[in-house]
Amino acid sequence: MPELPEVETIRRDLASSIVGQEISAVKLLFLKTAKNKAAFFVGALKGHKVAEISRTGKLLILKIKSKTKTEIQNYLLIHLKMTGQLILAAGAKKIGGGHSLGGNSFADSVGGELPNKYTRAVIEFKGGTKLFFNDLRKFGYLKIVNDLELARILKAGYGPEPLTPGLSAAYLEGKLKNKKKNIKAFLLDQKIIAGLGNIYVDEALFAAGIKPMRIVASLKALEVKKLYQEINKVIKKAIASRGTTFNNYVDSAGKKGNFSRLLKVYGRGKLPCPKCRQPLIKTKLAGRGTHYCDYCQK
DNA sequence: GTGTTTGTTATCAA
DNA sequence: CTTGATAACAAACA
Repeated sequence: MPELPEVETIRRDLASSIVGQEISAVKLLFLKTAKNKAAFFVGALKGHKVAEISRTGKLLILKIKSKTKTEIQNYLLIHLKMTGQLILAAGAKKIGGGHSLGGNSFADSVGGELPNKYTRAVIEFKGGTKLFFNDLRKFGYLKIVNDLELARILKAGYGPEPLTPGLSAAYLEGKLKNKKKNIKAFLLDQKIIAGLGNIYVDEALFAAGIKPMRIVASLKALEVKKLYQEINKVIKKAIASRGTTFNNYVDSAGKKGNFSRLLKVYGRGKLPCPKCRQPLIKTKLAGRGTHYCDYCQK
């Protein structure tokens, strides 16, 4: 389940390896993964260079360099949804006389040849580097949009991000005023905060000592401030750990995230609460598995 | 065969 | 009209 820290980890890795590189071929192994018509999708990428890579929430945005001044500015959007992976395989290195040793880092860390049965698309670069888009459940997508469409998507669907000035305790106070939603659903809403998902919402609420089913309008100013601080803290730590691998998240080298062992409540079922040792509770809220401590969270 | 997993959207109800 | 809650999607595993 890639959330902000996982997508940011991938963004940083890709930025250092494919920015400036020219796309030589695009292969679609599952047509519906590309949200545009195949011919248009391939045409918009092939022969173009990657200008830069950014991210909004869980959405990865590759700016595609236009070939001429009049050519429209395109972006490749990549959303991993639940099970998407982006794996880079370096091109065969020319080493005099030697055989190619470990050219595929994915095989080294996870063990598997690429493409595999879940590979939905492959983007190949001139130097031989290949970017594999794997997605077991086919929820993820690739989509070419122009600058107008991108602006519209970002404006309509994404609120401020953690760790940016746009997200503040005051902003949250304004958003939750008079609202009757529970805080779990509130935090999962990308239009309110971009980038949080099920794992980090449960972790932030535990750290802030707030029960996930609390109605947002009932939160005291002090609780909102604490929540805001804990959201930033957990996201910052998770990025530093290169994300959380719970099911199948891996970075662009095929390696797992290190934050999993730092999780306090997510995926811990009825294990003792790390603070009070009472058994944690797992229930369902906002249609999602929800983990919390009935004693530590008020 | 059943229930569970989640990011996002679609749909329905209040 | 707004808001909120829930189903649906997809596929694999216990």
